Amino acid sequence: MPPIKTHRTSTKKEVIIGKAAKLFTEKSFVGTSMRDLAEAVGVEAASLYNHIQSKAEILQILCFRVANILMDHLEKIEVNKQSSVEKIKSIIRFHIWHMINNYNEVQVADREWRHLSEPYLSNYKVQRKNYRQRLAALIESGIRKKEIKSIDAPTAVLIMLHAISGIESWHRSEQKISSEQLEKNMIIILVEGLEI
Amino acid sequence: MPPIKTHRTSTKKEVIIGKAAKLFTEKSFVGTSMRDLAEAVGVEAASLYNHIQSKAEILQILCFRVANILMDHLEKIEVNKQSSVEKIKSIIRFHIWHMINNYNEVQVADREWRHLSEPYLSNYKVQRKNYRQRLAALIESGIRKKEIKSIDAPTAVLIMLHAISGIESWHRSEQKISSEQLEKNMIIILVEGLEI
DNA sequence: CCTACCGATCGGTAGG
DNA sequence: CCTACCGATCGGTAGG
Repeated sequence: MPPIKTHRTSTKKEVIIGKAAKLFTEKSFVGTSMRDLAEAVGVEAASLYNHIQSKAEILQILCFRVANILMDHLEKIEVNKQSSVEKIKSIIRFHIWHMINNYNEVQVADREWRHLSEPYLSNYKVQRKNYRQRLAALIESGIRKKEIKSIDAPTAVLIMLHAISGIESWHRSEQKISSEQLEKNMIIILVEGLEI
Repeated sequence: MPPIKTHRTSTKKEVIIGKAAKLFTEKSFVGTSMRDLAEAVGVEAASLYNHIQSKAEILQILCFRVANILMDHLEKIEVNKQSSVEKIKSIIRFHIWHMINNYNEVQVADREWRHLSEPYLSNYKVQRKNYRQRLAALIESGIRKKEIKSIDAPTAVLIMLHAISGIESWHRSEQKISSEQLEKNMIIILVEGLEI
């Protein structure tokens, strides 16, 4: 009896994408060959093409998967009845949580998106910009409501997002604090210092 | 009369390194070919090798140049008679200033160092770790002296350094604030929120 | 600084 | 899923 497929997407395709995320993180997108990937998966390079269309397709899947998850969460938070500060904290917490649990995928989306080919590259840039602007709008709303110090919102967004992507350093360090402690400290530094 | 050399290092070599920094930032180290670089410089690929030994050497020069400049500044600040908070602010200001004025070089050192070959890779990792530990020690000193909130110092370092490297987003954005405003806002968010 | 060229490796395809 | 193979491009060298 063949294994039962529990996902709409082929399991083998997901294995390939997962291994690719790891290799792209370690050796970069351009620095990883399809032979490297095939070896990690345990097949010959030519066999990969029964599951994926091209190397470029793998990058597209990884980048847009991450972008969509973060955007979905942002949209849910925006319509909540919470203070601006609570919304911002929730978004940062989700970002950190998602980063820790999908480390390789998020790293690829953060660092390798420049290698997307058109029209995906332009599309990705638009989504990225949109996300940042909406997060900045949340901060500006907090400033207007006197919940947050008067700072430049785009700069605050820049700091928050890059601080989170910097968790890769934490991920690799030997003397890790727990992910709960990390999250708590990041919220203190990134948000509570801004509260009035 | 030939042009007078004002630097110990050949001017042409510096041109090559400068163009390489730009290309490595745009297309990544592995994604930039020696033919791309030659075209940017205005010579044939083979001619580059009269000035540099290898592609790897260019990356080594870029990474260690940035690392040494930052380390030199840190060492000067450490022996100053200033409060811990003042020292940390000074280091962040220098980092931001250096990032803005040497954008491509710092980007390459930040993002492409993984492609260094041994023994340079190990050496670079040690320097990087050393720098972070000494910056963390400064923060811990500030905590002990009750100048700074009780937070996890390595997490604060992680946030600060990655926030600064995130200036690349600012660098590319259309609606830039001035570099002075950026610096001021980053200090407010990264340091003043931590002060007691 | 150039022309000419090297072996190695790249992403990907044909055909079974 | 494999073997066999494609044209293109890679970093780098020889020789002038």
